[in-house]
Amino acid sequence: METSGSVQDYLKAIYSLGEGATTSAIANRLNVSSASVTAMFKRLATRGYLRHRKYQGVELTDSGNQLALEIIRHHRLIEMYLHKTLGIPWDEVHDEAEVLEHVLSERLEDRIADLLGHPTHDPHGDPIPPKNGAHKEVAHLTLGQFPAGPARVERVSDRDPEALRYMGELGLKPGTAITIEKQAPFGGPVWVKIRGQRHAVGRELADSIWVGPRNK
Amino acid sequence: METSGSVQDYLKAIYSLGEGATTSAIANRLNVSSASVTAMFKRLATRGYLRHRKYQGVELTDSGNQLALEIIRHHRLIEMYLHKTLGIPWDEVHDEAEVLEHVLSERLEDRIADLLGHPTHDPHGDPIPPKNGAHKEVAHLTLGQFPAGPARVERVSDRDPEALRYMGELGLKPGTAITIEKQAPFGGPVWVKIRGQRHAVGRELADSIWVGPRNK
DNA sequence: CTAGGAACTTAGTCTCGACTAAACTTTGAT
DNA sequence: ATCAAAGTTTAGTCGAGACTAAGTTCCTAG
Repeated sequence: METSGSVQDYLKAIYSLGEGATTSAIANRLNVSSASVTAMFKRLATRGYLRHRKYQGVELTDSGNQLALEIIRHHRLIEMYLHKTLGIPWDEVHDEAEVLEHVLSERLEDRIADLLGHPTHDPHGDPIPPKNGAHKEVAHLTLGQFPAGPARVERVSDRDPEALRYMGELGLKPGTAITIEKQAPFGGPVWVKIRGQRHAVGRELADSIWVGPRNK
Repeated sequence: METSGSVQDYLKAIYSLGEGATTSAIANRLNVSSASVTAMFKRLATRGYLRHRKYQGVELTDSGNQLALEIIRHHRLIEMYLHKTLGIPWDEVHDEAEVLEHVLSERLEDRIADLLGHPTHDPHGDPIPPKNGAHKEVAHLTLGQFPAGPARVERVSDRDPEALRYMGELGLKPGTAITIEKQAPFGGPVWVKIRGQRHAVGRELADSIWVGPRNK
């Protein structure tokens, strides 16, 4: 019942695309051809990790779901570990975790979780699934969707190191209190006050930052 | 020029077997069939990592040698890191390192080496090859070969966790000063005084412990 | 100096995970 | 309601790395 890194990558992608886990979405995410995805869907279905309705996309079974969560837990624990303990900058940890997640032993996973005090979120604000537990991701509004007023950064996308570095400069990190001053219309920027400084955040960036209400 | 984990395992095995890198020795070490080894020899030869003289075994080229040393450096650095920083017992680090060695990035390698203060030896006393540097392993006598008198443990085999655990109990760790009292003949044990205690060390164990003269 | 067994190589398969090209659904626009 | 484009699947290949079975070559004991 060993799962290869490939299988794990597919399960992770399917999980995170949720309802929209179609052949081409996965192909796009993983940079492989659609034909390869269909082939993998078959393999994964016979292993009982998902159900494949022809031409209609795919849905994880419980065991597929569990496996996906395990990998995501690995990924986010590793990100946290690399950042906190080895001091790897937050824009670099994703790529490292992408490969380490596939080879983390139970032993090391437990040891790392212990050392970190069983963190609930990684450096980008992504929640770390508990070991063998249920897990649901809380939905947030993006910075571009949130109404003007006080707010707090909850989570940022970890996919683009460039963007992360820029967010870091601005101080847009999970937990930071900000004030949204104005949502400029027609694709204009979001005006945000961060640490007393006003910044114009472009639409593209604003869509990869999730915010919530300020803690009362 | 990417090298797979398999390729790396072969290079490492060939390096550590040195002159004796024959088809069957490698097959035995890696638990694969001889035919698989011959096939891999061909691949590695066309990539310029070794020279294969039919029926005569194999010899690494400079670039093969360098690659092997890089993996061995990874392995031993990781062992040291896991032991020192994560507190993984010395009999468990080998197996973990065996998989992590293949995926350690330059970035992490450097960071870990820095954090550890650029160690020269791993927890078992194996020397850590320097980055892109020449490396030669010093030959030691085994505990079973060393003459009676004062001695010091230099290095122990990391292959058998059971044995390592037992050595740990006895206090047979690299750096430990011991006194060899008697080499019993005909496969008998070696009588050794460790931390004031006398122990009979069986031949098999004595052959996986290397010792040197006590530091004057 | 030769016979036979051990060691090695060749030949032929298999699985995994990728690919392209071609055929088939589904869907959306007219 | 049709029909083309978009999306999906099938068919056929490929390379890596493993295997078994069947030859070759080497070496050593007699």
